[in-house]
Amino acid sequence: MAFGHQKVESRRLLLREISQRGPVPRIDLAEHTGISRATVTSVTADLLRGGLIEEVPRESRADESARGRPRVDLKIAGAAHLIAGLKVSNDAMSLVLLDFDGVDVAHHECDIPTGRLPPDILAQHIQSGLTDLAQKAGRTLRDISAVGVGLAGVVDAQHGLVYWSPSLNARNVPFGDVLQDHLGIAVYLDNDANLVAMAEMTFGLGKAHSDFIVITIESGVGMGMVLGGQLYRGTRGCGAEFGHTKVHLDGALCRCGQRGCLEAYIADYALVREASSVGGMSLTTPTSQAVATVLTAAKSGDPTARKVVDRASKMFAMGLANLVNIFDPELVILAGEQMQFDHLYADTVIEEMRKSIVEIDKPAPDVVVHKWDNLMWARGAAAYALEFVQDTAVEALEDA
Amino acid sequence: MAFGHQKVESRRLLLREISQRGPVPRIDLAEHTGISRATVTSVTADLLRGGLIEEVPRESRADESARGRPRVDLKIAGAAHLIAGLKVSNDAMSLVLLDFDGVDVAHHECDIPTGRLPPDILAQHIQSGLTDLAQKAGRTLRDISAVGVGLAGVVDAQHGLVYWSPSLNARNVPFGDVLQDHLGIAVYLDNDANLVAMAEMTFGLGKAHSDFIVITIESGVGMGMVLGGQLYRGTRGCGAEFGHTKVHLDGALCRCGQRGCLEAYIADYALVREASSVGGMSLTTPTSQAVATVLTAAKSGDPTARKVVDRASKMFAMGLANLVNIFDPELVILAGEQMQFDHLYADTVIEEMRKSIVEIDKPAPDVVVHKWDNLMWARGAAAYALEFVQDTAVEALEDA
DNA sequence: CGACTTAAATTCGAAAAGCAAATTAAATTG
DNA sequence: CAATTTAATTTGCTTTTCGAATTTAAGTCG
Repeated sequence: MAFGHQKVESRRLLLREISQRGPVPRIDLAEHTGISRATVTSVTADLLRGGLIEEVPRESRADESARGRPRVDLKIAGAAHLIAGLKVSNDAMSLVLLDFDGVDVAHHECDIPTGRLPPDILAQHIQSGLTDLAQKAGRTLRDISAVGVGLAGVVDAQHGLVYWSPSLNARNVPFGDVLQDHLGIAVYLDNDANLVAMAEMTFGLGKAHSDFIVITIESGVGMGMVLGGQLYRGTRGCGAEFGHTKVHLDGALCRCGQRGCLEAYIADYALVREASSVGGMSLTTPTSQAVATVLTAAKSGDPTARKVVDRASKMFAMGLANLVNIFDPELVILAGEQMQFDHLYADTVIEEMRKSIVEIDKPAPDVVVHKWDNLMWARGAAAYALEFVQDTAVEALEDA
Repeated sequence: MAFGHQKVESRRLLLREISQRGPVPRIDLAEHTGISRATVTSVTADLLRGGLIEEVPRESRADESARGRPRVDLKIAGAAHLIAGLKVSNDAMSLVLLDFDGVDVAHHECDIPTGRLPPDILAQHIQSGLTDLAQKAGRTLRDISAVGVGLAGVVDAQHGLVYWSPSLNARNVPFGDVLQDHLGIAVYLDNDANLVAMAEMTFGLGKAHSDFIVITIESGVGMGMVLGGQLYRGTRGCGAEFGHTKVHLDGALCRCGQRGCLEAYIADYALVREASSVGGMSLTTPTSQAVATVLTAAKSGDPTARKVVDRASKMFAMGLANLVNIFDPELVILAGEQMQFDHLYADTVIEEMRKSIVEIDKPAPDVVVHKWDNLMWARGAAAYALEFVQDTAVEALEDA
């Protein structure tokens, strides 16, 4: 597109390549990018000079001839920058600090007041969380180059605008700007559902794939899409509302106010509601405990609980099949932290789903379950910010 | 990406720009692409010399000062190439011949034997159709630079491989190669559902949008997606099976053998089946007539017919809402040739759909109905081939 | 152990591509 | 018809990249 910045462009390209392929020798960079060896040498020299990458000795491999001048691996210089990622949930915040190479440096969790908060109050909590996080790594807030923030709700990532979030007491808040002014650090805001996809793409199972879908189930149902190697966000910043996909005409009531949403069948509150109201089970108040009760009962053969859980499984399989029919991805990742929903991740669901997709003489997409800890959300947020820091760093490189 | 071809790259970029923006003066090209005026002059000189574009006098406009040296518009030179597009249906073939500027030069329709044909027989029919088409324009088959072919079924466009098609009596046919060998012309194969999206993107309502969805209803339900300005095809060449999206658990039987597919509620055969079996209407044999009967009855208030049609509408609205919830597109185009399905394109359906999407403080996507003639499929096929011809032509340009 | 082989990385001169500034071209205006 | 305005082109220069030759850092062999 814009010419006149060619050098920046090739620097960016090579930095990306190094970042994605981990330690890689120059000759492979030339091979993969189509840039000549001479140019690779000169551009990587710039990146080395700027401290963005570093040389590491390459351990010998069986499949490589040991003769000739040995290859020298290049990798991202971890020490170049610090990037924080954080996810705000209902009553807590989890934070992670990564180095420029994506390696965990520190992590931190802290409680925040439950419910909707005024934007500047939330910003203050985030600031204190980040300060603590930095301290754990023996650094200060000022050492952090950028912060990625994941928020539930409807978020326009491009403009840092929060249309609506369960964490904020106002609508249409330019929370990205608010936070940036507050912290004095570059802030990149995103919907938390996208973070999962981001984390899988950068660190997880999606690394090797260019088209995949990530589904998460916790109290709601989240989804992220990577299409053509890029996170797809939709045009209004509210794409991928998989949980509010309709699976039944005039069906069960969803907390979003509509009927027949997938979430209204498979989310925790839905299971509990159904088991108690229709099935007549008497359940304790906190939803998380009640869910456990229902699931345990189902496993031990209680017919009422079984019915509820079975239907949830079938609905989930149907929703999944619809996604696969529409996208035809290479891979579907079911990602979750608590395995209280493992019944939805079971082989029977996957089997059911496979039966509902259009058959052709090519294998159906892989469906894999990826259990992870709750820091993965924060890592996704950091990965999102990391991309921007990479670009900024490349642009800031001075010429020799 | 690949350097060492920079000149080709800027030629390609400018040719694309001219092709998309219609007649456009050099100064605007410089403005829009970020390429300097000097370079635009030199690159367009190459394109002119190669006969790919031409200068046309610019008519004066009210909003432009008439002073100074007048702008000279550049446009694609129509005469540079001929591109054919064709769509194979059950018992017929429609063909269109476009010039390099996308303008219709000739069109043609012909019958082919009904049902599944051996690949080489179908290739022969295509050859004869193309020969007739060329003749209508006073040209010969050899004058055609490339042919785009749309086939129903599951098609891997990239490899020209047909996994399965109702038009072929074999599976996994490399029909692209078969046809190319037969004709001696470059052949680009694609699924017919994608052609609709291609046509809308190149000639139709999608011109101004980068993310939209096109839905077609005839005997089946088709869908094409344009995401980020590009046709999205999925990874196995069978994405966008919107018609086999499930809208009801264990629902109506679809001709694909599964249950609860959207198609099983809204396609022509589904309406007729339901009206006759459940509703007790007695209907004549050809589906197309029977559909008309049902729809007419519904309009004149027949309660049975009404029920059938109403449910179809609701199911369609639900399927549409699911798409919007997942993709969050700018625009949804309902494209159709026969308006026998206009009840599904009615305002009530659109209204119903709007109620089922997640609400945020931004307007819902536009939903528009685009009626078109059956040549539009063939035009989409030609548009697909046209892109390749453009690229090939640019690469073939010799240096001064 | 030193000459030879192999393969990666670097250097160097040349070529390509693009740009800014200056110039030319083609129109209107007064 | 001279002045003005704006588009397009030309010119000379800079930046960027590449190919080929060279250097470097190993292993191998006699």
